[in-house]
Amino acid sequence: MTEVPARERLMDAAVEAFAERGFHATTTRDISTRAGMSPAALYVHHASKEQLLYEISSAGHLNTRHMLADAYASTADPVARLATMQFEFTKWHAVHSKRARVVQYEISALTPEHRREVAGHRRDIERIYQDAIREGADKGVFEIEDVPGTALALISMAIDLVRWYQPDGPRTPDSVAQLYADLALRAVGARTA
Amino acid sequence: MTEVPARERLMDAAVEAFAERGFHATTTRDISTRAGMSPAALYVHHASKEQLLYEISSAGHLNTRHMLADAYASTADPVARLATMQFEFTKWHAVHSKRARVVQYEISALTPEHRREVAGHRRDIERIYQDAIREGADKGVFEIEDVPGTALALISMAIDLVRWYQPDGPRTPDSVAQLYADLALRAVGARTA
DNA sequence: CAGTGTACTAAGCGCGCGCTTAGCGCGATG
DNA sequence: CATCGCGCTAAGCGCGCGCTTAGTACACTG
Repeated sequence: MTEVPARERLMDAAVEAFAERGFHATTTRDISTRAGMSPAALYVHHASKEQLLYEISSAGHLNTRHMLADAYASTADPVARLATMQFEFTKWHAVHSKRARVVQYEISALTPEHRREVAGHRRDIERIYQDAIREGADKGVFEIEDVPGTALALISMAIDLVRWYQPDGPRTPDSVAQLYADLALRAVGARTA
Repeated sequence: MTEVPARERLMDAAVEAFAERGFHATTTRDISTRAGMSPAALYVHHASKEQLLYEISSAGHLNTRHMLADAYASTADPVARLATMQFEFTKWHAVHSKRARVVQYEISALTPEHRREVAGHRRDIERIYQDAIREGADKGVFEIEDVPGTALALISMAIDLVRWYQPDGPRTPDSVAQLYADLALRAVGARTA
């Protein structure tokens, strides 16, 4: 029986609430009640409601960026590399669909400074996709006309999943991830081995 | 010099405000000020802030559903049909990117009844995509394993565009629409003529 | 068993929200 | 030129928000 610290219980409650109602429609009373505490408890552990969002958003962006960098570095084969990237990126959004909903859709609720920081992580993520696609094209393994545009389309598929994905629905994270990895390879015109 | 009715000026102002800040972060004072009126004027022409959102959302859903039905009916050739659908659907989201942002991302702010109605339109849209893909697969023109999953992926590409699309950026609605139509045909494994 | 630090709560402040009410200005009508 | 009604506004109500302050319960220490 491990005790979950109050600070984390509040973060988990905030993820749930932000994902269900959105940041602006969520009250600090809702978050603290979900965590089984009084309204004032939130301010013992976190500076503000926005700070709570920032912590969730920042951790999520660092997490996915790291994951993609690892997937990129895992092999030099463009086909396996892009497939792994799209598989992992999609799977993360399915497994952590609530967290991902907050990470992807509540950026505009951050303060300008926090928003700028997060925008940097997002550019990094785009660049990793672009590099993976461009390298495949340069090696003649992919057929691509618009590298940044194609990168955006692949990222969009995975991100938009959090708008409709239901954890208790028929699709498992692995099955969507496999489908989207296959679609990504088709979209880049990958030569089938 | 045509006079724009106050009712529509308020709707246009609401689209701008909802798209920039989101429904819950937008105040009725903000909307009426943008329309050049006093706060009370909003309630002369609209029953509530939610009703304003519903009108925007409903019109947008009917609009896109109709557009897709037309594109579906325009030809019996699966390849041309799906290309037209994805082109038009993508182009609409680029041309009306602010309106589309509200239509796609503020559904949870609707009343349960309005949300249910809009959900029906969304199911219709999914079904049109599924029909177009299934028919291509049945005729042996497409290679598809998961029809509903592939439909969701194509829809996601177009919808998620409103998260990043900038009207004054380098990409024109037609250029993104063309790219996404091509990617859609690749994703369904369309035989090139 | 008094003293102390930690983790939390009870109570509530001030603000800005969605929305209402009462009434005004003014062109159209007789 | 009195009357009416339409389109709009000035003023403000009551509520629930984010957040603060002052204090309490209690495990731990000597």
